[in-house]
Amino acid sequence: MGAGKTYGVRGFAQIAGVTVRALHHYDALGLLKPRRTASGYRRYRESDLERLEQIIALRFIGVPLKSIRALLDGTPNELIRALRLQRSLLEEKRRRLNAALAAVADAETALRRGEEADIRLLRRIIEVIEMQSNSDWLSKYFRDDAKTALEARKAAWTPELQAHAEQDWSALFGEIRMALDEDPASPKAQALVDRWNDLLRAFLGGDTQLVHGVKALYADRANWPAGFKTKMAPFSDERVWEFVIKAAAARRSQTE
Amino acid sequence: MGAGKTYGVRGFAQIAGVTVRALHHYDALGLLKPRRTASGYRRYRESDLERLEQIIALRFIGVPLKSIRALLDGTPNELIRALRLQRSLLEEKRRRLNAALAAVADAETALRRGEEADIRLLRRIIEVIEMQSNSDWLSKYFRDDAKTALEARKAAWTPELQAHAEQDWSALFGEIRMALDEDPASPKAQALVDRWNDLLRAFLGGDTQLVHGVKALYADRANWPAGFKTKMAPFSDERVWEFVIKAAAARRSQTE
DNA sequence: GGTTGACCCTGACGCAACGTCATCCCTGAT
DNA sequence: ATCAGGGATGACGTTGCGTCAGGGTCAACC
Repeated sequence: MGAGKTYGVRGFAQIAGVTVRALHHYDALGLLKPRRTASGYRRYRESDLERLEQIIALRFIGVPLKSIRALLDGTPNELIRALRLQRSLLEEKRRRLNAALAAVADAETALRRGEEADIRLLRRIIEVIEMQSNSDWLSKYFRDDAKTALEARKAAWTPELQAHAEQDWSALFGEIRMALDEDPASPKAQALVDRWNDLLRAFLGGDTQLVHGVKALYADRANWPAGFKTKMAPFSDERVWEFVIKAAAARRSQTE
Repeated sequence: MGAGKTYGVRGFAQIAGVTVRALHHYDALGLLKPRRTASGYRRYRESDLERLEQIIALRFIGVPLKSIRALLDGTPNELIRALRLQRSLLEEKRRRLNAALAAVADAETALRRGEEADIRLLRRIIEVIEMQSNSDWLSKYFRDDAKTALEARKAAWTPELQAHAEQDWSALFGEIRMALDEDPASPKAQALVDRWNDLLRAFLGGDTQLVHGVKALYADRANWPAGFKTKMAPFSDERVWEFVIKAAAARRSQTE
């Protein structure tokens, strides 16, 4: 006859990978109400396991329990809308998380280089980062079609990439500073420009509109906000930029 | 005489960019205790602003208010330790967030392709993703030195990159399937192999140890866990793999 | 029948960082 | 004296359970 295994809370919790308390909670919220024995004990069945796994799935992606209830009894369309909503919420969360991570990472390297082991440092860094994400001021250097590209790159920007990029640029800057006396037309100088362009392409994804924007941005460096200037301070050696410009010009005249 | 501006709660909250309630809260927690007028009104001074900004900075990176209190009165060393701790906490958070995002994104594309608009789909996807992050089983295919490289790549792995990579591979797979009748030694086939290798390098960062591991992984495909098989299903067309292998072999014999 | 474990039940408080009232007090202007 | 606009304190709400506390239930063993 219709046997069908049933489980007590403890066993059920174990096979589902949740705590007993969580099951109590879902029961209290009306999310998952098992049958009861005469004496009031909860008895879970296989079908309850299925529902519980769905609950866990939605919880995993951050849907609040209250909404889960509606979703589980709703139509597929509601599910689709919920997924869209969750994705944008998660993306927003990640933006903030990345900003925080970048701040911590920056502060740590700054501390390692021994620039005042103080909280004020952290505060300044966070200023910079918030300013970066409020990068409306940046938009005036980019044309509309380049802005969407810029947004796309910002979205895929992780602290690791950031740190990596900073290291690469920093190293290249150092090498160029060592080579300032070279002839901008020399092979060595040309090799440096090659690396410069490679980095720029890696950074901008080869989008020429973005390249134009960055050039405009650099040209107007006198009017940068203070926080951004601070951030760019390690790369503010004019001689390096001039050297790169001259070397690039030398290349063009050679190729002609 | 020692003037020094002071502010009422409202004004102070405004210039600091927090709510009045938050100031009350910090006061109650003993984090930021302003002076009081005779009648009990709070009066904030410039030095309070400085401290508040430090509080905000630490809160921004996710330090709990209780710990902030200790940090603000502590030594720089404590700050450094706190930063390290925060970073690992944030990284862990981000891992989970990325997993959730990947799940949602996968579910959305699957739904768009109309594969049962059901929550069970989401559950399966999450199974897969959790299995990916529990990727201990993967480690048997990689040597120890490759494992650290693998971890590094996992850390920088965002859902966007994931989605992008999947699209690239998916497109390439499709094209190869169209070209199965070509001669593996033909230029067209060789171009496809080039793209294949490019993607592989972009994916593995050119690490040859990782390449070996992936080869071992593919060779043992019969023993993959179910979840991973599901995930790999779109790329399970044996003919494509064979074609690539033959084309690569053809190249080697040509170059000889 | 009594006892012992092993389970199970229902409250109820706790946590983090405030948001949101509700109630009452101060202060300066009219 | 009155009134508007702040200010202060107290207390409950939020989210997803963890963690007791105080008591039932059940099957087995003596």
